[in-house]
Amino acid sequence: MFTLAEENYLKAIFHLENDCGTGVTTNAIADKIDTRASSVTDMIQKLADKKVISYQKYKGASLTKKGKSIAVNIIRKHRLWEVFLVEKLDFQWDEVHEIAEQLEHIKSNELIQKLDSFLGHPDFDPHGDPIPDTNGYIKPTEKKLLSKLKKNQQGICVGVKESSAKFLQYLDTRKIGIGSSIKVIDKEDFDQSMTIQVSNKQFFITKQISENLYLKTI
Amino acid sequence: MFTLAEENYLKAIFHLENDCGTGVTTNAIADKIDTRASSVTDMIQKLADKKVISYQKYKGASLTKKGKSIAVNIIRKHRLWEVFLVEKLDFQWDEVHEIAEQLEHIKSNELIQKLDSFLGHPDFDPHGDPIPDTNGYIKPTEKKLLSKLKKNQQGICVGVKESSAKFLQYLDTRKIGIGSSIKVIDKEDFDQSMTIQVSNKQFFITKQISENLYLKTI
DNA sequence: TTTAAAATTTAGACAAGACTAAAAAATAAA
DNA sequence: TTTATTTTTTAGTCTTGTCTAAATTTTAAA
Repeated sequence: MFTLAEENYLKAIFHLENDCGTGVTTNAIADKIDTRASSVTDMIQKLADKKVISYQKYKGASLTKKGKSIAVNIIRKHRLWEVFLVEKLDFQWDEVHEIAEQLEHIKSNELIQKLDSFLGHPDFDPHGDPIPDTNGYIKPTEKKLLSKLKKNQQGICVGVKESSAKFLQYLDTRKIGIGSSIKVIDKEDFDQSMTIQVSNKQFFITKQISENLYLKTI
Repeated sequence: MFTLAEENYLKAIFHLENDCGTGVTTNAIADKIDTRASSVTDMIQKLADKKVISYQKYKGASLTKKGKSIAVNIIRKHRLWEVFLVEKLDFQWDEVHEIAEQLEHIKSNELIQKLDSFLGHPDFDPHGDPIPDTNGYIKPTEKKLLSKLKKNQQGICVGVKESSAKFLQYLDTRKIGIGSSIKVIDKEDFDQSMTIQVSNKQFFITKQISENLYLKTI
């Protein structure tokens, strides 16, 4: 059985490994979970003893099969709870992350299995992130960052990279959500800013926005 | 903000104070939460510093107004989650306690408020225990232990005192649940055992059973 | 390739919450 | 009322997970 702290480290390492490819550095983890590098070193040594990560001094860490399976299960729980909060309890998509951070640590396989049924076996959470299945399988989705699109290309918004409340609220003000159709009207080479069109309205967005929106191109 | 351990102590003290009336002894708490008396002493000193219990050395502890309000709120959360688990996720009434023990510590007032609405503001949990309202008010219910009834008296089962899985499963085998009509057919003075009738079937129960079933008499 | 900077690890400390063993206080028994 | 027993508290230790400060290793720069 893993403690709350251990689970959070595993989750952080999973996300970092997923985003940045290779082995995860001590500092990256420290940054992610807002702690000190020395604390991270302590913990990853413990996790290595428990065989959930492989780790060599000064070389960073990466999840073992076992570690990955634990991390994915936590993520599955997190995302299912987010669906519950939005679909059943009428939370907004920017309000659910913190609560799901707590709920994801509840221990009961039967609970998650029943929650999954109750929700009708959803495939995606409210931010468009895929929900791993019971075996930890995550359906690969072909999605592109809006920032990668060229002028006149378009797509359907299928997810967000950032899911901070502030960013999500920004999207709300612009009426952008999962399912929105977005077209690149103009793109500025100099600073990667864009003019985009969302349901007949055009507006201007910075690179910081376009790098955090995932589209499925059509 | 209170830690998980602190919350569990407050809850334990609340229940003990409720059951046994007056100030709660160190040993009683140790027993309830399965820990050592010395650990309890440490914790109740800390809780006294935080003004959630009043405590004098060697004299036991009792909740302050603030402490009681925290304890009741945890109990409210516990019981609402139990309703959720049984009503929405199809758990049996003997399966929900452990999971609710975890869920009761999730911190979010909005979550509980929304959960309460979602469940239709239930008044009782699956074991017949009243759910405190937002202000911590617990509606007083007139209920009697089955063991207090005399021959030929009858009532409706409104709750259980014990809610261990084993006891609840025993009741299931006898088709006794919340709402069951129970009549005392015969009562043995010697050992307080009874013959009771539940929906046309008669059977024999020991004192241990009758002391853990609450009825509303008619 | 040697030096400077950045990243990582070690050493030592601390808070929370538990424990054991021993001391002190309260209660029950003689 | 004195003695014995039980209850409670204190003192000291341990584990988990964190921290700071210092040492070490790696990487980047000159």
